[in-house]
Amino acid sequence: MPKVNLKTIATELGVSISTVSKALQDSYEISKETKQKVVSLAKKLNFQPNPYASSLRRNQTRNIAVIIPEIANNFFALVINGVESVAREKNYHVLIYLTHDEYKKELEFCEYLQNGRIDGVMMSVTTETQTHEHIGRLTEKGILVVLFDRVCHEIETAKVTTDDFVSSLNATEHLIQNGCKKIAYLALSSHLSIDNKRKAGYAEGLHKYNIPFDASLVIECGNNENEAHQIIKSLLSSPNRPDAIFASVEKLAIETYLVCRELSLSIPQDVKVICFANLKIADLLNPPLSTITQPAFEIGKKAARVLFRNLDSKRGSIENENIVLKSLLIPRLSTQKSD
Amino acid sequence: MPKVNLKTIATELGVSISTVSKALQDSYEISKETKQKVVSLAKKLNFQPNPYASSLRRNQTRNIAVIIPEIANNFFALVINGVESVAREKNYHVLIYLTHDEYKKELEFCEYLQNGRIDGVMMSVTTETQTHEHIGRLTEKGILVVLFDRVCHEIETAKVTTDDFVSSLNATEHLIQNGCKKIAYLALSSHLSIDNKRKAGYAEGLHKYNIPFDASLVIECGNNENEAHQIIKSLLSSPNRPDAIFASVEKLAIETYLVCRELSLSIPQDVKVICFANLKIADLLNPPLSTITQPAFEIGKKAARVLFRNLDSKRGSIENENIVLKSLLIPRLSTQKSD
DNA sequence: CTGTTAGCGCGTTCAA
DNA sequence: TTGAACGCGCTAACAG
Repeated sequence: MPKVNLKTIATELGVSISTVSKALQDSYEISKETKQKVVSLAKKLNFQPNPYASSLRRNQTRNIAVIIPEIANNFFALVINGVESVAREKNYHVLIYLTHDEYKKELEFCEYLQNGRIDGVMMSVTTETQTHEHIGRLTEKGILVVLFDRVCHEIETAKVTTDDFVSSLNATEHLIQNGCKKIAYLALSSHLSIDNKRKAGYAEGLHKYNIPFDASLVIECGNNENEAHQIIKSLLSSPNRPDAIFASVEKLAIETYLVCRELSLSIPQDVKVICFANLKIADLLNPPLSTITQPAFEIGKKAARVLFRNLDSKRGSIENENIVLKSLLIPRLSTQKSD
Repeated sequence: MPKVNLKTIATELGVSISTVSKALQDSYEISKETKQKVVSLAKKLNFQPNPYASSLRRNQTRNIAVIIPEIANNFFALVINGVESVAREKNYHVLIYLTHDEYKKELEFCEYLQNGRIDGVMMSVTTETQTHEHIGRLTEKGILVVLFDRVCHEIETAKVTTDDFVSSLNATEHLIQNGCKKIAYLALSSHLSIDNKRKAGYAEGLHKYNIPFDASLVIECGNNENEAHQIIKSLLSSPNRPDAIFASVEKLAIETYLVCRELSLSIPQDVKVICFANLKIADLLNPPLSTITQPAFEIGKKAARVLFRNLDSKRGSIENENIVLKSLLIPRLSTQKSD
């Protein structure tokens, strides 16, 4: 594996290194013939410039980091898919960092990534995240940050989210219109902006139909599967159980589904369920659940586009914009009714 | 954002850059006091060495690439999870490249990644991949390669796979023991090593019970959802349809499930189904499917460990080893029977 | 149009 | 024990 670099080509051709460099960049300073010679030899030797040597000079790595709570989750997997597709297009490279929904890890990554390994970061914060100084420290070092989905509104940077309030309002309305009077809201964490927006949409939905908001029906399930399962189980075991569940994330919907089976409650006869979900699950389950589907792939693409645009503009700071995409409500209850 | 580098510390302390460098590496050449001073100032200024400057000197980036067909797929998502967890532990960084199951893209990545952006590659080939020169070219450039799951056996490098033959044999046996006589095997592509091994296990299962192998029951569905759906539909619409389906991957199982619903065939009464799957689907579906679950997380971890071990040994080439992990068969037919 | 020079930030001789 | 000098591979200012 003989290394081939600019020097190899330069000496072989009897020209200087910088000539080769310029020729390969199609600089106007170099004659056609020289370019020809250089380019053809480069191709023959399969020369590829070392990206990190250029990085050092140009002060840009063309690497970006994606920091997310988890990957075995259809939403985030689809986001990465979107990010990667735009990255290929724009010649950026995608590094993955998983926080496993721990603030400690998120912090660690943010500190570490100030070292110049990457030019920018796209991230969704953990349910534990309550401060945002660690994110500020990144931007201070000139690392551009785009937040998506689970964002911190306090920090000034580009953000890509979905219409959580409106779609939750519609979802709640959907349940009410199908006769639900006692709707429980399964929450993840009150630190999470999206959770609060969804909760607010849910509350507004109740309000619209003059249903009093009952705080005891808002249930924080946390991000631990087993715990969540137990909490939902005790909720649905109660004699005066709710007649509907609004699951703020897919995982909680799945647990609800499992609990219903365990307790021999049938959906939607005994309990109606609506949830945020990106899995094909809604099609597969029997009966299918009503769902709110976020445009995960588009979120990834959009967030990446915003980041790359800002990086390429080389201003060293990021435009403070707020992009809101629309989620898709798939109401399966009415379909169910007509059966 | 004032950049802090070795020089910053050196001038501040009135020592030379190399002294600082050595002190931070805890070199024996530097006095305790100097080290103390350097380290504490470095901490105070939050100094972090530029990784790519070191790369250039040390000739290692500590970046690795993971090349996979898709990410919105529980198996690969779990693999990445495993890879990432080991990477964190070993201080490596994970770049993601998605081929979307196109050989053209795989080739492109392999050519590109010879440039020194990464030290090593972990990959699962596409269903279209029929040659392996592109992989050889990587190793020739000193890039270590570990193949996993969808491997090329022709190439000499480390490989991590599962016991596809045995688990498929067991799966087939499970179907036969539950009364199936006409088992269809849904294949992805005959270019794929795992597919062929699974098929061989299936054939061996039939053979063991003296059921003649019927080539017309081996159906290549390709990797396109819609096509696969049609193929399965016509298979199950036939008057003499098979009494069981062995789906070689999760996607095909899902399509089978959907087709059954479409045709009002009930599982497992009308058609028994077993499949390779990593989704929680088996628990959620009603009725649940029998599944073979590959230890995806462990595959990721194992493959990463092998890669990092070889990278750290700095031999410039990789040990040619074949690691085979065990899959887990969850036979739900017997459970079903006792209901 | 081409070459010389000077770094990017770091690690590593080799002298002092 | 420290520091000066060099080079990893590349780009860019400037001189010719």
